[in-house]
Amino acid sequence: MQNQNKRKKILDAATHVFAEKGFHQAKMDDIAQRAQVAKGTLYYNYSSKSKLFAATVTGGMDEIMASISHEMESELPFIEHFRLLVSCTIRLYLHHSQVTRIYSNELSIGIDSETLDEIKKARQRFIEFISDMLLTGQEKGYLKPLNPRLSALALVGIVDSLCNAHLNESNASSSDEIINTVFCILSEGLVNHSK
Amino acid sequence: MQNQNKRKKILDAATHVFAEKGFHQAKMDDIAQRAQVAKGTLYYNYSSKSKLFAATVTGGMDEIMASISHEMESELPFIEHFRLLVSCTIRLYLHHSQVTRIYSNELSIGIDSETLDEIKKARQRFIEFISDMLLTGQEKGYLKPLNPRLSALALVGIVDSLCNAHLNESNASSSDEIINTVFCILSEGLVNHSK
Amino acid sequence: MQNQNKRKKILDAATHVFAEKGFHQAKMDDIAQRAQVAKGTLYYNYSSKSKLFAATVTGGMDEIMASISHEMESELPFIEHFRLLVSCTIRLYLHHSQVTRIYSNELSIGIDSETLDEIKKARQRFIEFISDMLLTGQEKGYLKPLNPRLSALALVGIVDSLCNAHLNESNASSSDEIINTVFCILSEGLVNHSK
Amino acid sequence: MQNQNKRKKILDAATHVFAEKGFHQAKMDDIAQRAQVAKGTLYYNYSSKSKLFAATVTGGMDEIMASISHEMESELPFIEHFRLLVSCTIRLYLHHSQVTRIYSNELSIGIDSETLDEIKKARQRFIEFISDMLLTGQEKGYLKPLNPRLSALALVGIVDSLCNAHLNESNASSSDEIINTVFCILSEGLVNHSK
DNA sequence: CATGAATGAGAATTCATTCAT
DNA sequence: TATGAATGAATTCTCATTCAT
Repeated sequence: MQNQNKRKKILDAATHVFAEKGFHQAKMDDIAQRAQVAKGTLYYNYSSKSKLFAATVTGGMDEIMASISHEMESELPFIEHFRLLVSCTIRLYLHHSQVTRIYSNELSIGIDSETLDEIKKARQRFIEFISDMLLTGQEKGYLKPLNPRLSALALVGIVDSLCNAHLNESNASSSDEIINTVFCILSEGLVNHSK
Repeated sequence: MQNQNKRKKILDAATHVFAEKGFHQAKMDDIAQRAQVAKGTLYYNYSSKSKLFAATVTGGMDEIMASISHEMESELPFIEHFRLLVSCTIRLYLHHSQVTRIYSNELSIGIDSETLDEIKKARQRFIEFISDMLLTGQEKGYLKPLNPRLSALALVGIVDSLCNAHLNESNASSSDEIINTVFCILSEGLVNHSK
Repeated sequence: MQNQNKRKKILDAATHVFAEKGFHQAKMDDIAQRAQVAKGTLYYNYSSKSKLFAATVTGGMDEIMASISHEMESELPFIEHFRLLVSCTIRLYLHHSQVTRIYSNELSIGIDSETLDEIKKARQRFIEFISDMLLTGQEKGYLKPLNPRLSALALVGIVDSLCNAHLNESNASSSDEIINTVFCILSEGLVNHSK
Repeated sequence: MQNQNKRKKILDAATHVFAEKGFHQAKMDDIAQRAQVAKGTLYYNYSSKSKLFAATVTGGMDEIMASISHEMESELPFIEHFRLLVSCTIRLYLHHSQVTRIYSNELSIGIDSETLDEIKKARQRFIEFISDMLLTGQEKGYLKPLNPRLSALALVGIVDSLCNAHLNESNASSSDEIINTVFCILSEGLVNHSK
């Protein structure tokens, strides 16, 4: 319990520092200091920097998926349900920006391949999670029968791109405008068919 | 002349190494060796690793934009023109994967802010470049009047996400399937309105 | 305790190497080797080469001043007291030649200004220390009422010049001859007033 | 002639840069730029950085000695003559501070021994030059029969110490006060014999 | 005579990791 | 379990010197 408490403190500190500085700029010293433990304690709990990083990403993505699942439990007409998927993905993306910033920016090599795989798997799980939701929509006939994995990648790619811009730039659009735009594009596309 | 030749050799080597390893893992030694020049020559031509990196990204993005512009010169019905935009963006993204891999993965901190700005500006130029094309389509009534910058970010985000998956993963979809899916989503959305 | 011991070992090694080679020629590798610690340990204890240098100079000057103070505690007729000041300054200058060689030769630029200030302050403290002694002599009427700071600078300048010559050159005068000459000049001047 | 002109330009630039930055911080690039010649030209005229440095110091000291000789040619009562020696040494020290700053601060090792010898010889020539003047005064009975070389070192040490303080510090004494103090100390000493 | 692009040996500094306590 | 002093391999950057033109 005391044990778990300490691991939690370390993980929180690591999440913060990795998000703020990126993997290579984050120093184990920074993390130890922020977690208020000695540097040795980091290694007592996680065998290396890479492993700690992987734990950060994996844990964070799991939390996000759990939150989305929770929010999506409500019964709604499909189109509202779909809008909810878009809106809560975006909200959680922004809310967990510390994790998603890691998720989207740190694919680079420089981590041992075993650990890199772990991170890639966390990403894939997220894509599959979205993909499953889209597949359900397709099976019920609400969505076009496009490749669901590519569709999920598209959804995540749009969300990622707009959220990153929102987080990085000062002349940012509001999160509501982002939600509306993403929903509009994903549901009806860019082309004006009335013409 | 000899001079420009050597700068080109360095830039090519740098592009390759940065794309393969990412900024922090790329070593100046590697780049020098690949360019077949002495390490000092790197510094004689580019004042720091960051500056060399920025030159790599900026130059690469410029090339991509020039290629897209060139391909888009043809006269076509709008919808074909739009499909062409999608298709050539994806093709160039994949073809210049060395540059785009840098583009999408290396926003992280760890570069002096002046140089980071240079890189961000190159990205913004690319977004504006796409944004301008979409705006033209809107003005002619072919595209819905959505925020053009967000639309451009969406287009780039989708392309980025699918191309990265294509490049990183073994069970990849073909590039044609990617082009079709992206075009389909962007033009008509995911929702099946016939239902 | 073990800690202080190691810092002492480093400081001793640094003093020796800086004195022998000067700041710019002294290599952190040399100092580490001489102190029998790893190079990282140097940086674990002193944040930079400059800081280590400053610690060397400051510590050395403090030791010298403490020794002079100690030797000057005895009660003597003024002129003997003054001769003692000259003689022990010179003896300590020669004995701590490792430090004083640094003191006199390394004002040059190439150290961050904060650290340079630290060193300059150590020098000023030494000048003030001598200056205070001269002032006391003036107040008691034993010394002429010349600007005490300039007088102290003169004393240190003479000692520095003669000791450096003594240390650098082979055809050196004995230290006793140096003490006599300095005392003679400082007490009565060069001019033969009997003529 | 054109030739000599260029060597002069290089020497002037080198003097300035060495004085401002010290030997190790002065870069051949800086000197070349200041002299408005290519770096290769430096090496065409002086075989190495050390040699250029030595030429700078040697030339500068020669100029100073020539100036002092020139000023000392006048016929005056001895004591006035001696005061003139002090005053013109100090004035030239301050005026050629670019050279004297080098003279006094750059004994450190890090120059090949052959060139270091050249510099030491220039310093010795200056000491001998002063020493000869003092010896003449002794022979005529105007000065006490102290070791003339040590006396010269004392004179130069005092001048050096006070001039350096004057040049480095803001709360500086005026050059007149320096001249008076040095003359007073050297002619009559610090001790108040009336007591 | 003059140039300046190219070189590469050399140095300071960083930081993940270890291990004695 | 927890600590933090110690490590040393690894990396960026500097700059005197060379030499083809």
